[in-house]
Amino acid sequence: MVSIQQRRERERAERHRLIVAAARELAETEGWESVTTRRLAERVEYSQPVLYSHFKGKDAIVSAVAIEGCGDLAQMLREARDAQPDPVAALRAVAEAYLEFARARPALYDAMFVQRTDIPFGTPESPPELKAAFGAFVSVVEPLAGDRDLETLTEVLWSALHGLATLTGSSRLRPDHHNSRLDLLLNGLLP
Amino acid sequence: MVSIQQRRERERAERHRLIVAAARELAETEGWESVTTRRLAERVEYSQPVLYSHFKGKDAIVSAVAIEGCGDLAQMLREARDAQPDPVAALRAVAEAYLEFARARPALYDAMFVQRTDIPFGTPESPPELKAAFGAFVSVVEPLAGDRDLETLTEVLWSALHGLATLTGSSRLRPDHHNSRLDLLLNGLLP
DNA sequence: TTGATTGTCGAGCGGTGCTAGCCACAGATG
DNA sequence: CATCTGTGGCTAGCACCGCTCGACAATCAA
Repeated sequence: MVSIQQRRERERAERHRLIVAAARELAETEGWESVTTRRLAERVEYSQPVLYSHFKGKDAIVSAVAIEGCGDLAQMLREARDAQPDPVAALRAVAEAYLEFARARPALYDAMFVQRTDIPFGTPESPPELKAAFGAFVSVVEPLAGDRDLETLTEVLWSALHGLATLTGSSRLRPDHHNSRLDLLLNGLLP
Repeated sequence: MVSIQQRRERERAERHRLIVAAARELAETEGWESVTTRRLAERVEYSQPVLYSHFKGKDAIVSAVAIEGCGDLAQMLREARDAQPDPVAALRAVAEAYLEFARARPALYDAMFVQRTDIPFGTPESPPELKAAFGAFVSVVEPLAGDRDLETLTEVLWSALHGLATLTGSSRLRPDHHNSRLDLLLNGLLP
């Protein structure tokens, strides 16, 4: 019976999504330290070993959440960019959107860009969500790159924003002066 | 007997240092995931509860290592700075020294600037080692700040370097192009 | 109907950070 | 010198972690 097989695969894929969604929700509401395989299994109303029939381990679940988060980030960056016709304003809008994403969803951000991961970054094998997020940065840097290498300059912008995001999020920068820092950074990266 | 009290305090302080040194060495050679209270107790040849008579918990031990690391970093930055009379060359030397520190001692760097911590950053109550490290950055940024706010500009430089360091260390940037990224960043931050 | 396969689960392994409570020994007191 | 006392270290154990083994139930093929 092929249709039964199909139904099973459908149910399995649905459960897969359910696990990722539960992990993400738990992480976003209570932090990754509260995401244990036991609590996750309880949330999806299956036993622990079921998780391991879908994912190689807890890290793989975190990676799945991270990739999903990259898709969200890419969309937010694109929207910020498209709302600003002027290239300089678009750069600033995208930078602000990035920092706002990190501030509003710290757990998601952590899984994407802080925690140790085996997701391949910066290669052709990178997941499309990741390329989309980086591509949003590239597209907003491109009109302002001048004769500087586009991809490298984008990496610099991203790195600087990442530094601001993580150090701000961990209370290692003075809480005020947030906008001043962004001003100085963006002024420096303009041609 | 006062001298006996003194001897005890001396021995206690010595053991305190021993614990921090053991934690640091274990972290630097095998990573923080290998630093467990059991292994640490074994290294210093005491039982686990002794650790808790010196530190409130494992996090406090990590913090002690982090503060020690800040002292090391401050010294390296000062040496890099003082070897370059030209301000621009000094900035570059300090930036390179910082990135090299992060590359060569990833576990130490992690405890200092990545892991969650309750060390107060950017306030008058910050540990002197921390102020010294930040001060080294300030002193090298100062001749180049122009009319920009010195402390804010230093925070931007530090954040950008931190972003480069962590994203490079977690293989999220293309391994080549390291120097190009630093070139672009520093050119942008010059007046 | 029977045998094989698939999928799920309880239970448990070796680890974690941390702590309660016992016990030996040093110092004070008679 | 003998006894009491308090400090400080240790053994043992708690509750939890990620992960997996082996039994069991349900489904499918013959």
